Amino acid sequence: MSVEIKISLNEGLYLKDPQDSELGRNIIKNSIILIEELGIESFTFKKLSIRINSTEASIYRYFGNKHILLLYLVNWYWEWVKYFININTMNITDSKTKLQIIIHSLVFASRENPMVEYVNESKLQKIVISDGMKVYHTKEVDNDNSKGFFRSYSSLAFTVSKVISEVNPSFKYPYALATNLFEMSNNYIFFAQHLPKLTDITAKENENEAVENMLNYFAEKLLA
Amino acid sequence: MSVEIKISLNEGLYLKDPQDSELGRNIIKNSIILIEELGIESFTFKKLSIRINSTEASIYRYFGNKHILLLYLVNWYWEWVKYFININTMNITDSKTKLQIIIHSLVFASRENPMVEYVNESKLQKIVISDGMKVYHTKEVDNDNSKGFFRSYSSLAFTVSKVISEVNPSFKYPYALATNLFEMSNNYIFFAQHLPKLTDITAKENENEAVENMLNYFAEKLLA
DNA sequence: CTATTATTAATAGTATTACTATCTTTATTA
DNA sequence: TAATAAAGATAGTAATACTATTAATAATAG
Repeated sequence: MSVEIKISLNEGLYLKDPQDSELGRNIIKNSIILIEELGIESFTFKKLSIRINSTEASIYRYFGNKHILLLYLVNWYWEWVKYFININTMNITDSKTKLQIIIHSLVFASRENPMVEYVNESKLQKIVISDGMKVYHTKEVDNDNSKGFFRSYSSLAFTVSKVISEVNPSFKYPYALATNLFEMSNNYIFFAQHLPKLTDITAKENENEAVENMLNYFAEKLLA
Repeated sequence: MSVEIKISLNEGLYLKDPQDSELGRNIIKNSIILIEELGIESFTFKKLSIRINSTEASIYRYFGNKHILLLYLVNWYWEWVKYFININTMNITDSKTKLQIIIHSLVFASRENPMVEYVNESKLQKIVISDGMKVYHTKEVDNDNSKGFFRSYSSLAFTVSKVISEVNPSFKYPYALATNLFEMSNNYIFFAQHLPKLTDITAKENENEAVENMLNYFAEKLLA
């Protein structure tokens, strides 16, 4: 017996739904492993096809190119974060506590129970941290946006902005704070590991916990 | 009569100093124009060589690859921002005012007097906004960092963190706030233009001014 | 004011990437 | 059992990211 969970993503993100076939799920599973390993720049459909004993042509039947595949994975990630934020804040009434849970979920997204067996959420989080912002920092951003390719992200921003406004209704930039929490969370996990001079996080502490503390400190001051 | 200003950048960023020759300055000038136009992904040395009536091989004598060239330009940008922050804050004693000038300089970097004729600072800022973070979001980040390729950025972060600590000595994360101001400044200029749903900036206002106001609002609350 | 040296241009070549096309085999379902 | 859809096998192309070599030109040193 297995619990089937299907994440619903914008249909423009694939040519053929990868969740519906063995090959499709294999593409998702192994693209996450390979992109995490090589980085998006060195990742190719050719390399992936060799890894899964398939062919480039077969992968192209699911995703038009690797940029779309990355968009697919990034959207998956934010859907998954949203899902966990929802169930974790469901029975919470205090807005401040809600925001703390949100921050915790952002930082420790990868530690929660895995949802589907073919997605390694820990590696997926690493991809989003390293390559996530590349999906919108392109010349096609307006076109991609018009197709709704950033909807998972902005829908989460909407949810979080509501909580922020609950904590402090007079705070002027609830959206910007929401998205900045997302960006900071990813950025400072990365900085703590690779460019510690850009943070105030000392090597001793657990990095993710340190980032969580920092985000709470920022949020508290901003919404005081 | 011309005032010669030479920006000094990490020597690992080029094979031959482009500031020292006509061809080198032409490479800088036109790479800025082309990268701004095409985005770093579609930019190639081939296209640049055609634009400047030279050859790929000649460009490769200055820069080992386009990633290094981008690093060179990004470092140039931060050196330039630092220079303006320095002269603008030179005679200011009040730390709060200093921070406001820093924020203004970050947002309006491109509007100040151009420093060297072959660098279009306005286009350079657009490149940094769109592609700047790609220089460190790579698998080679640790290696590049060990060579000092992010020194201009982190040295500016150091300067700004000092001012932040002057404003409020008990603020726990002066470095993180400094770098976050840099990132936010670039991010929200970009978001305001392309993904306005992720900000609270309305279409009516001047985008950069709106971003400046937002950064001041954040800084003030955080350092109160 | 030549001779030497450094710089740039011209040309060619290679492995890899990012696809597209076609055809055969295998699995599914009607 | 026939029809159809999915996947595999194979081939091919234009562009990219280089490296190498040789020729032309400019700078400079003796």
